[in-house]
Amino acid sequence: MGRGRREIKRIENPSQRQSTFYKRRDGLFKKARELSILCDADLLLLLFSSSGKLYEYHTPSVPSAKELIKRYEVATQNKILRDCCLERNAEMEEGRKLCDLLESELRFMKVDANQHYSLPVLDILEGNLEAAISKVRSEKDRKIAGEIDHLENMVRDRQQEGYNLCDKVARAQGLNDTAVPLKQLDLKLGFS
Amino acid sequence: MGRGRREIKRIENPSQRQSTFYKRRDGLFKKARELSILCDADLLLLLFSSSGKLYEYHTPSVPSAKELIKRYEVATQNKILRDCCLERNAEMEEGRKLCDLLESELRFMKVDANQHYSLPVLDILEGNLEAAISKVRSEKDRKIAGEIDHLENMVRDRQQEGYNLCDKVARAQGLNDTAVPLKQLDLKLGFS
DNA sequence: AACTATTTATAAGA
DNA sequence: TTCTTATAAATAGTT
Repeated sequence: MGRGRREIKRIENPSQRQSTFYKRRDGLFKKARELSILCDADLLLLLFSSSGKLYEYHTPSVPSAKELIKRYEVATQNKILRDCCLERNAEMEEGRKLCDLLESELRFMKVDANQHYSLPVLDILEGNLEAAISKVRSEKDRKIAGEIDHLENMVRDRQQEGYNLCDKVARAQGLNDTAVPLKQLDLKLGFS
Repeated sequence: MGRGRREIKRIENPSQRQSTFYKRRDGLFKKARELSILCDADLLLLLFSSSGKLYEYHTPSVPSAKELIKRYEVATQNKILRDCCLERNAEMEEGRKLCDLLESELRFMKVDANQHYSLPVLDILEGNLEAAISKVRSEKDRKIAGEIDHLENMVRDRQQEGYNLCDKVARAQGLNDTAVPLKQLDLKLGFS
């Protein structure tokens, strides 16, 4: 370098440090530019002075520093993005798997008019649906029996209140075997 | 520089370009390091060779290039990382919605023993399952009618072959209203 | 910012 | 590659 070698350690004198910063910054940018031209390389140089001011250089052959940062992310196997998005990828993969599972289950539970099923598949479908419907019906029975029980207890416990629920109970008992819609039943029973 | 000044333009000879690349890359990194130490500056240097290989240098005072890219983004309002995360968020949101949709559809198609359904929900379930099962049954009927038709045609067309399919047809026709499993029917009809 | 004594970088050759 | 070395370039200290 100049008159006497300077040791490579922080320059404590601020004005001297500032002066050196400008000179070496210009030198570095020049070297960067020469390297990129001579060797057909792309580069990005981000430089923050000790006061936090940003100086940047990127090869003119790429439109912006942004492009180079993206290339950097690709080259490093998305290390930067991975930190931020790896969890999300895992989540998404899990979500996708769940979706596939649900879709295939669903495909067996209902008949899509656009799809053509073979007889064995239709047979399986029918069996699944029958099993499901019998489950639904037994659950309904269980629920209604529970409601009746509850109402009967209320009747016994609150007879002194002069509040007679027998009429409602009778109606509810009847409904299990009739065609009265369940939504109406629910309203009559006073449950939601 | 060396023996005679080199013009700053792309070096066409590949091995010479490669050699110059290494030398100047090392020089640039050295200068970068010296500047950062002497002037207490932080810097990031991303260098892509013409073959696409990445070389990077960042000041050891910051833990990673990521930090410097973030500082760059703050300084320039250039939200590269955010954009990418946002895209992924949107993708995920869409996936989640699809999942929810499928899940709710499925919830209405089958009864999960662990879940407790209210009576109106059970009623809707029952209705959906009944609709599905009647679709499956009509599709089965249509399929079987088609198979019978096909077999009858075969009988007419191939009577001269001495190959009588009447027995099979008769059996198939009977099966639609009996309890014979469809898988067995399929085997008898010779279709898969 | 300009100068210049020196050190450093490096092109070409081995 | 790596080393050598002649020479160009960078730059520290100074003005």
